[in-house]
Amino acid sequence: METFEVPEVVVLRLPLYVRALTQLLADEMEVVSSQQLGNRLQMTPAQIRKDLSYFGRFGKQGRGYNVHFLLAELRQILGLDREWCACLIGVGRLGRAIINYPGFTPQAFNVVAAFDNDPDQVGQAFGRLTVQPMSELPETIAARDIRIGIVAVPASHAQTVIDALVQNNVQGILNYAPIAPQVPMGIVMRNIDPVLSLQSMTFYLQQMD
Amino acid sequence: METFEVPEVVVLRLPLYVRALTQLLADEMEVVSSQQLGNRLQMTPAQIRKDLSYFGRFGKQGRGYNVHFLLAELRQILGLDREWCACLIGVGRLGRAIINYPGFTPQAFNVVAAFDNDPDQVGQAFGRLTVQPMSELPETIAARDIRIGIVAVPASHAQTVIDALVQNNVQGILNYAPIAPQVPMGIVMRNIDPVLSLQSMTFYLQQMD
DNA sequence: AAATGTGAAATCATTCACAGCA
DNA sequence: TGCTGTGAATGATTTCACATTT
Repeated sequence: METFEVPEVVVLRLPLYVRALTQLLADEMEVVSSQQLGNRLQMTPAQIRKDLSYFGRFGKQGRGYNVHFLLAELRQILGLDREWCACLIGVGRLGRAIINYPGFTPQAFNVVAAFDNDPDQVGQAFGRLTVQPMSELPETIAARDIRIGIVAVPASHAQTVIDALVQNNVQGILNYAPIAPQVPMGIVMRNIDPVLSLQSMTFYLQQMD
Repeated sequence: METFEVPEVVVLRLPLYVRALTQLLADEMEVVSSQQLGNRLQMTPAQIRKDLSYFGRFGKQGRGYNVHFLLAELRQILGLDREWCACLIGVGRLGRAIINYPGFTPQAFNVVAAFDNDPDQVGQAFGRLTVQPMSELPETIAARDIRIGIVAVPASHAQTVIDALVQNNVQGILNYAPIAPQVPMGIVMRNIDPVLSLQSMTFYLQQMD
């Protein structure tokens, strides 16, 4: 019943539970059933119970789950009870939007450094950060215990940047460039690509005609 | 062998093939095997062949797939051989980054209108667009044949905006707000949420300690 | 000789259904 | 009574393996 082999799909859903529970907590709801949670998230109660059962027994029969308790447990399971330092590569329009995105910090993620190869950008200040040249990547990653890299460079440069991050022991990469990155086993990749989302959407839209 | 019931996971992968083939075409490669494509995309050749087989027979035994031909077929299957008009709701930092994002237009998506409820924003010009008040949503959607809505408003307003889009016959929604949207059946939702991606990443990162 | 297309097999994920507990 | 936790059943997806074609 412990972390032996949790399916990845399950891990991908845990943050959804964290978010829903956070809202419920803000609404001062004390207890929630898998049924209620399922309504909010548009999923079946059975799936929620099964997912949670991979990690332990968090509920009370006949009653449901204590919101505060379950949230704390899930945050701990996901490692959200500590702060994760990330660096950003690429301070173009997208990169600057990421620096200023207010959603990371309250969620255990802290972008502590920004890099760019463009000499015009280096030295510029955005938010709390001053843009550093790529040559400072190794020392900064080591010094600030950076485990996550956020890639916001053009597609043509993305694989090179990803290679550099991997070389410097970054373990997780959030990639915004529209490429299919090649990384060694053990590196955790997440891709953000709105165009892919739209392109699969239209398959269904055209059937409505 | 025709569009009878194609699994959604398959549809979600087609855009990956489109992108890889587009690159191969740019590299002037004429023929590609499922093996080679699989290497690029880090997936098995069998999966690629099976996916494609839901839509027809595009390859030549002993040889592989003609890049140009397969790309054209896939683009047609996904409805990317036409232009799709979208509107943006919310022209804060994120919304402005979306307006200026150069990746949509070359891929059959055209953001033709931008809305915001903030009176200070209405009338402002961003790129080719002038921000309109939400009250103009219905007429603009109808007049410009907008089928897709892109939601870039704060979480607190997102469900209201989504409801308005649905009310006005938008069929697909690309949602950047960190919520679990409620939409009627038949509406195609895609969510972009980097925080969720990071929160599932850390589950694996903490195991490396 | 090489690679597709595809039934069949294997694996993986979801849902069911109910014993057990508050 | 109401809801959890979970094996068992079902359903979906991936992979295998090979006949077939160029």
